[in-house]
Amino acid sequence: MAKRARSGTESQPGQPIGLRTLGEYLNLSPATISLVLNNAPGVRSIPQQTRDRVREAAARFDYRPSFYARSLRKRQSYSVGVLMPELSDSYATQVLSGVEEFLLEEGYFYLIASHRRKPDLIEEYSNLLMDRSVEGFILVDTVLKHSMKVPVVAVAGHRKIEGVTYVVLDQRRAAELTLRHLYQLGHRKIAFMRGGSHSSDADDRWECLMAVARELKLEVAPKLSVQLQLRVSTPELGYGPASQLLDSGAHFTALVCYDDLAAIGAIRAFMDHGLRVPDDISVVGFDDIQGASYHNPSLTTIRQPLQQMGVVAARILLQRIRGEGTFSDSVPIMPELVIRESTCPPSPRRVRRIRS
Amino acid sequence: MAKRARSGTESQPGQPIGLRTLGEYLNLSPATISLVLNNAPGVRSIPQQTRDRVREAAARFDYRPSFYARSLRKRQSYSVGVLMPELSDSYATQVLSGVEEFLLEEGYFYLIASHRRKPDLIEEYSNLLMDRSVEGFILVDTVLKHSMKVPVVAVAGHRKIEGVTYVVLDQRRAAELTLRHLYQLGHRKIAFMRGGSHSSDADDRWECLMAVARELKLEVAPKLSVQLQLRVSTPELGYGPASQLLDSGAHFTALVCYDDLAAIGAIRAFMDHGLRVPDDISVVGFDDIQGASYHNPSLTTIRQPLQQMGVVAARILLQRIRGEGTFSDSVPIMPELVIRESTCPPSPRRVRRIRS
DNA sequence: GCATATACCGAAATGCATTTCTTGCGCGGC
DNA sequence: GCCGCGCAAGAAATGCATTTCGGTATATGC
Repeated sequence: MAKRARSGTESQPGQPIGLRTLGEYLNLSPATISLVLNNAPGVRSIPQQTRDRVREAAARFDYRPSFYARSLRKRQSYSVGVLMPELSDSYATQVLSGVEEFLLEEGYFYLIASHRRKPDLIEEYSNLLMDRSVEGFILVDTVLKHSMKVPVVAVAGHRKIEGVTYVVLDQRRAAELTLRHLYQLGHRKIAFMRGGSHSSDADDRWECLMAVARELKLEVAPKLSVQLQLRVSTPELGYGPASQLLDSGAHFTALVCYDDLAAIGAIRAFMDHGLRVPDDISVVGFDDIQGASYHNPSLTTIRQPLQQMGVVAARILLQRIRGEGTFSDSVPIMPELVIRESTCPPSPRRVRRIRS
Repeated sequence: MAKRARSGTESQPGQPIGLRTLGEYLNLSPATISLVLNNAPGVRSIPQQTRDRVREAAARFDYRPSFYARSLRKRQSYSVGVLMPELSDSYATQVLSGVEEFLLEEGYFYLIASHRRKPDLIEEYSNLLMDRSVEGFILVDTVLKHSMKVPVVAVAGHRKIEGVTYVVLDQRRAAELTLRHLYQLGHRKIAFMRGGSHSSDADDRWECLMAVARELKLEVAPKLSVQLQLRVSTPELGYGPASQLLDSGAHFTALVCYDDLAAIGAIRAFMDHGLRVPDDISVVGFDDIQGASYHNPSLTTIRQPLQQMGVVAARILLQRIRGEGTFSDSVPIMPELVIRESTCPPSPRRVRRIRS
């Protein structure tokens, strides 16, 4: 014998309804309703009929708990902070895309702040986000200076900071894939484009490259290595350094770039100088960003499973937030060589003689 | 004669301090402190010396108000929601980059949800965001089905929904720039790639293009127009449709693409079919996304000032949230033609004869 | 029939900052 | 010497959900 709703008391589309109001309507206390709706342990003592009544009313009035009241009480915000260099950075957004995928499924949201690689902004934004009670941080290509009070998972970067879990690509393997590929094609004079010091993977990647080069007995002339300077996330990054390489007059048949963006810029520079890629110079990128496969020539590159890395980072962060599993300070990711159009064997007819 | 802090009571790095604790230390009530720290109107009656004392203590103990307690009380979240198709979408992230720039300056954060163009996800996420008390929404290339209880500003899209302010590109002008450019180069057989129905600018842009084509007396053969089908944000978008155009056997010397992504895909398709761009077919894109200028060939395209549009959208949203100014339902933005390498005059020697 | 158990639900504390309404005190005015 | 005004700051209500600790009936046991 279900009671009918008092006519006129129907769901008011105007104001959102609170637990108290709902309680008055149901002749129950807010406590009981909260218990039922959250399926809290204490709910066992509440008869099924009451539970149904509560749930039915909640649905009918479209009751939605105040997020802030709940967060205040439970000291949980169901939010994490994301620190990244730039939103228009293809690498970062692909990682972020994985992060989002996992987070939303778990009922979490994220707050992004992009710091354009300025250390003071990193500091400021991380404080701002802490103020908003984020439960953890995801760092994408972002260098932190000190540890945080909440769990942190970093994608890219290896500077060890206490309490940070790093999702890191096996740079050693990446270096092998890169150089062996070029070596097998026959390249012996290889130029390098090293990442800027503000980029968190730069040093590590460079050292691995050099180590593998030594093993392969590849000589790396100082003139054949340039470092990225710009702090932008556009191909312009690689244009200048590539031109510089050309201007130096040094001879080389292949270029290993810090990332795909730089590779695209470098290719443009070579073309502007009347050289063809890969016929005159082979170019290898890094990351396999969207667009790498549609570039002309399409990029031979070292693929990082970016989206997957984002998912992994988010998963680990939530585990740490929930205190599940054991802390590990690094999670390895395997790179993959993707061979496309920007590399080929060095063409003998174009080999410029070098003095010596 | 400032009192020294009781030694030992120094800023405890452990727990965040609350207004009450601070009050006990200062021998003042939380109320007074709140007044001072917020520079509330009632603060006039508090002597300068007390104010200084309060501020000094707040700084020393690194007092940070609980965001949730504050939001709960003030019914403000200083957050807005952003609905976009995909994080890896270059168009959307560039707009977003402008949105962020403005929002962060104003002390606002944003919560992103990407819906991959699925209407039910748009619905779900907008509810989730409302639950988190966002004070408004920014829509990027997102079609809303009904009006919201909070201010909404949309970038791209013209379906009129009550209460939504649209930041819209002047599509008519864009169409003129596109077609006049091709017309002046000498193109008369022009193919079109129309946007998918899920894309919010698609219809409007198409109609403007058709209107201008009529004025220029350009014949648009049905065989020369294809529609994008995929719901992805990669160049693959344009690859299939471009191939289809080629397979139809119809003759054309230029292609107008829905956007740069599709243009890049189309160029790849043409190249795979042994055609050269622009020598055999000129291609015009739309948006001028990052990467358009570094593509090979670089893209002739209609530039939308994406970042700027993001800034404008955010500014208007905050104005509306604050109740400043008057509501206007649309804000016009002017497009610009950027001529690069993907267009040139049709080459006579490659004109294929058509039957009839 | 009395006592203990059980089922059901409520009161109240809690989290923390904001804001209005008072209150206490001192001083100047008449 | 009494009244009133202004200054300084506190008390308390508010926003809303969560959660512990009990309390009131009804039911069961002996």
